[in-house]
This record gives sequence, C-alpha cells and structure tokens, in this order.
Amino acid sequence: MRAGKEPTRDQIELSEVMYALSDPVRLEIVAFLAQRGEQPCSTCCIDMPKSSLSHHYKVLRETGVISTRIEGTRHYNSLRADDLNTRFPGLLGSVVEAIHNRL
Amino acid sequence: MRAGKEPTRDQIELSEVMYALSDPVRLEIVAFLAQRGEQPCSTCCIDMPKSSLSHHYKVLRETGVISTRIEGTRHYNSLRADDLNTRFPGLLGSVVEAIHNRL
DNA sequence: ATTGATGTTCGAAAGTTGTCGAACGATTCA
DNA sequence: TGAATCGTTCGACAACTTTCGAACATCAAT
Repeated sequence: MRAGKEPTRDQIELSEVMYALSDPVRLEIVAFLAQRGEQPCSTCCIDMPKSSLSHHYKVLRETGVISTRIEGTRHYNSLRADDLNTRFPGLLGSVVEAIHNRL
Repeated sequence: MRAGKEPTRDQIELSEVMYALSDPVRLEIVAFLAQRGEQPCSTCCIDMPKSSLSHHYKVLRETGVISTRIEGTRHYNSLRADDLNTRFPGLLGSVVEAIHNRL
C-alpha cells in the first residue's frame, strides 16, 4: 500500500484507488461521504471497532480517495472529488452510482 | 475471492470488480482487450510466466470482468462490457479511459 | 503415436490485508 | 487537574494474494 500521508493529485494511482474501493466497508464510507459531504469519522455508523474503522479511513486517505481536515478533536473527511475527476473523469461518479443502485 | 467460474450478470459484485481492477497487470489486460477486442491469452505480450498470467486471467474471469470462450487450443478472452455497463453504468468506460490517459 | 502449442492447476514461499483489543495522543469541558 | 471524546497507532493473528516452476490437460498437426 501507499506509504506517506495524502498523495498529491498527480500521485494518485488508478490501481490504488481501485484497491481502496474494493472493500465493502470502504465503499460504504465513500457512499456516505458522497451523500452527506464532509463528515467526521464518528457520524458514519458502521458497527465496527474504532481501530478497524480507522484502518479503512487510512487506506482511503493514503490512496487519495479522501482528505482529512482536523478541527479540534474531530477529523472531518471528504471525498477528493475534484482531484479524482481530474485524474479519472467519471470514475467516482459511476462508482457512487453503482453503490447506490446495489440491492 | 469468488469461488465458481464466470458469475452471471446479477452475481457480479462491485467490490470484486474493483478488486480485480486493482492490479496493474490486470489493468493492462483490460486495456488490451478494450482496444483489440476478443483475444487469446497469448497475444497480450506481458513478460511474465504463463502460470502468473493465467492467475490474473482467472481473477478477471471469476469476478465477471472478462469472459472466456475456448476454441481448439486457444482461450479467447473478451470484456463483459454489456454486463458491466448494465450493472455499473459508465464504470468500465471511465476505467479504460483512465488507463489510456496514464503516463 | 509423437510432438508442439495453449493454458490450467498444484504446491510452496514471501508478502499483504482485515480484524481486534490495548495503549496512546490531542482536545474539550467541568 | 481530571475525565470524557475522538481517532490513531501498535502488535498479533488468521486469511488471502502474488509469484513461480513443475506437472498436467487438451487439441492440432505431423
């Protein structure tokens, strides 16, 4: 997996983004952020230990799918929609649509 | 990973497709098939042992990304574009475009 | 029949991933 | 200061992936 923190736009790799989106929990997070916009980790109520959830946020962050802004004790996450659309036009949109269309 | 052979259209899962597309070798194969259409394994000249390549084709097949038609000694592979577009509109197109746009 | 061409399958080795509890760090509030 | 909140990090473990050589299966052509 990617090493550093948040990659720059140019550093975002297709294969890594695909990998980040290959886990149901992470897809859930992406769908949540797509629908609600910037949100702290805690508002996405997935029944899972904090450490597991933090792991998934980390993967999304380090692959360039989300960005995290720290404010006080809260970590606000948001999709890097602009960066992703610039790099891979249409990809994020079709993924989000696919998540919402699933049964 | 998925168990059986080729999944039916309804059985294709977003997370599994994303996983299949999270490997550079497999992205290469997908780009190749998108450009050239149905092709036997051997025409996609990726420098790798047969067994490794076969593994990647297997992943693509079992996740529903490609379909394999056997004719004589050749195994012709093609993208399941219709099935993927029905299930996840726009996804395959944006992925293929992204692969071609990469440096 | 033998050989050659295409791919698959098997088994092993090395690396990666997801999950979880426990410990930690930073911030806020009483 | 003390306690609560919000998340991260660490270490461990089981499960899964990637890679590869070797063996195998199937078909075609000699």
